[in-house]
Amino acid sequence: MPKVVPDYRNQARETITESASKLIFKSGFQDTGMDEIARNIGVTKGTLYLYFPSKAALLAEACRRNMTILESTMQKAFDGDISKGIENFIVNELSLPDYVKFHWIVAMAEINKSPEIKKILVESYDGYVSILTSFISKLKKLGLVSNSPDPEIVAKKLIAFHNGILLSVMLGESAENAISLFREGVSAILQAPTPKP
Amino acid sequence: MPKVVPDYRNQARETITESASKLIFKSGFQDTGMDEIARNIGVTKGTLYLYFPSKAALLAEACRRNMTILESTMQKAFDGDISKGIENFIVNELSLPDYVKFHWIVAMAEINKSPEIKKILVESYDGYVSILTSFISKLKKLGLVSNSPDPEIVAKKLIAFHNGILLSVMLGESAENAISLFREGVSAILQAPTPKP
Amino acid sequence: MPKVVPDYRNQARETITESASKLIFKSGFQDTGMDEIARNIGVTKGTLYLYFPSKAALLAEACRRNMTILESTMQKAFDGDISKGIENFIVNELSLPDYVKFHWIVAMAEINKSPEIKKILVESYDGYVSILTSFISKLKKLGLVSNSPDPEIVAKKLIAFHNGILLSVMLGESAENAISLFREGVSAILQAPTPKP
Amino acid sequence: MPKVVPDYRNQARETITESASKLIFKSGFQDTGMDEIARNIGVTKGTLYLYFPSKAALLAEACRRNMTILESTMQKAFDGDISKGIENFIVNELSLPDYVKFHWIVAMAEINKSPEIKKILVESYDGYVSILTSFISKLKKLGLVSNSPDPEIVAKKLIAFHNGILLSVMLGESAENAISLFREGVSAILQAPTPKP
DNA sequence: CATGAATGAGTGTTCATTCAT
DNA sequence: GATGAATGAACACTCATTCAT
Repeated sequence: MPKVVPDYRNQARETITESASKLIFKSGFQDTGMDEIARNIGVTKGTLYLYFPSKAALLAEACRRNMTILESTMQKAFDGDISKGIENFIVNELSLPDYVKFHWIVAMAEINKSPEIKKILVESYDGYVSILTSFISKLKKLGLVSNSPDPEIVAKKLIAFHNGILLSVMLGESAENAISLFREGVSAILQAPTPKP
Repeated sequence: MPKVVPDYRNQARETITESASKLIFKSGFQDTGMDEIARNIGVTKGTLYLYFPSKAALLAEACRRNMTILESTMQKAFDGDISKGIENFIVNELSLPDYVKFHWIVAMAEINKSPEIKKILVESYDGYVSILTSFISKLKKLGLVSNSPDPEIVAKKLIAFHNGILLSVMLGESAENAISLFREGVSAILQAPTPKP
Repeated sequence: MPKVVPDYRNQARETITESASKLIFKSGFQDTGMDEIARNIGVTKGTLYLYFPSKAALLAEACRRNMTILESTMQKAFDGDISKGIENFIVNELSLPDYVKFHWIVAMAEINKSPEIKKILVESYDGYVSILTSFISKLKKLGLVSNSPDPEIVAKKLIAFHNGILLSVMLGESAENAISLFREGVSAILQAPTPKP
Repeated sequence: MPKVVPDYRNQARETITESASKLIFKSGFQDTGMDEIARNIGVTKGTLYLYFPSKAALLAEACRRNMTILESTMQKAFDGDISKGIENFIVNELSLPDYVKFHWIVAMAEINKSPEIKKILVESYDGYVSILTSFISKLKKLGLVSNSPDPEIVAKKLIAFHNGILLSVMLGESAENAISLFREGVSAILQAPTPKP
């Protein structure tokens, strides 16, 4: 890694963030030491402070990074065969390593500790809602969804259901069960007749 | 706090557990010090060790306590007007203090670190599934549910959906929105036609 | 134990001291808790403070007690067959439980911490020297000792040798080896011709 | 303390070990805090953990260090005028600082609590026996020792006697007395006629 | 830019001692 | 006289952060 490369700093930040991501979402934020993050990429603790002002800032960055990755995973799943998009998404997701597929829950545990983390999570949630909303709209145009009045509401239901299924997996539900529960639930939510308020 | 009360020890344990619950939910398990838990109820750190052998044991107890509260909230909701049971449940739940209703999300973050916590959470999950399963069976007999083959599967879907909605609330969704999303989602899941595998 | 007995306090002190002795010389002073000493005789910690002002005072008393016992053991050994007195002593001693035969070493480790303990140990040493000196004098009159000029000097040599042998046992020397080494050494010391200064 | 010295770490370890030795001898192992050891050399507690993984490891190192010093004192004494070797040894030894010459008595008090300490002490004892045994063999060839059958047995007697004399010094015997007792005792042990079993 | 020695505030836990009952 | 709940100062050990080199 030649040190004269113009965006050397950015590359270094990226290397560090990736190391932090992996370790944090494997062992939790508190149980991941700066030492460990540094050793993992062959530098020393002090170096991290050349690129991040504090551990909290590094967590925030790692969090952002993971949310972005997840968002693009979502985008990709929905770019393919539209009628299979949602199912593809969870199937792919469940095959990811634990530290990726559950990072979200790990991050939630930090939500009350730092307004910055809260902001990142809330923004990510809004991002997912938005991506999914436009996907639902497409489905609706194709007649694959009941004439529910508001795609955003459907999107929020699906996201909630998805997150709940992930929790069930953490609590011991098998991947097959989870996928089958998810498929049926999604179908029920999408096909439900317009509710009468 | 009169020391001659016969079950003084139990009351003391309860006081400590409640204090721990509140603080742990607010700041997370690792960031809540024994000092803080003690000071919060006007005793010193050493006193806590008269009632709990370790911080981990105290966490476990707090966890169990909150799970029990949630379980009895569930039971109560289902004992009333059967057609309103599920909705009642979330309405009641959302009115519980944050540190009760969200505590278990915080606990989830510890699930990989402590087998005892994992056991408590898994058992609680199984307990919820079982309570809800028998409730669904009743609904089915009353014809309030589609002829879905397996009440347990319906129960698991509902629990996942419910948990996901709670996460949404943590992420900023308002209680009204949450209740309305929940009502519609539950109805969709209950009324869904038998899936064809 | 009727509490009106006039020297109830003395009996209680004795009971406590004995409990402390056993535990202290089994596990060491620091590793024996007041709780343990109390529980061992079926009372609670607070009770000990009715009879001793501090743990240090209790240690001192226990120390004194043990020294006295050892002194009388010595006296007894030397009251019997005079020509076998010294060997009898170590044979008997080595058959005692570790916590009795090594209590001396345990106490030595505390010698720098408390002037009171130092005083007790020094006085005990002087006591042993004195007992042994008069025993040597008797042996001398019987012609069983070389005409060494000073029984006290012989006594001090024997005590040093004896203590050293005990240390060897702690370091792994077997009891048989120890006894045989002791017997030969004692004989050498007793029979040595008067040294020429 | 220049930090660029090549074996800075070794020097630092040595500094710490010496500080620990002094304090442990003075106050005992349990009563010497890491804080105290650190403050004594002008660093903070945390620093000690850069060089030793635990207090027990530091004790072990201090123990080893002192044993080595004693061993080399012994070697040196025996390399000089052979007929004066043993006496030289105790004279030299008694001039060492208290925390070196008595340290191992303090260590004995830990012998039942730590297998590592026990190993160090036993190995040191065996080392002393071995050094002294070969010295006795030399003396024997020179005719300076009675024809006692086994130099190792003589060595063990001498070591026991020596250790006992050290204890006497701890109990208040003056250095002169100790040296004179030791000289006479050694002479008696070396010159003793072969015992008849 | 990178190091790694050093820090210092923090952690959970223990335990001799006190005192209201 | 005896209890046992409570204390508080101590402990070994950790770790994010700093800074001279």
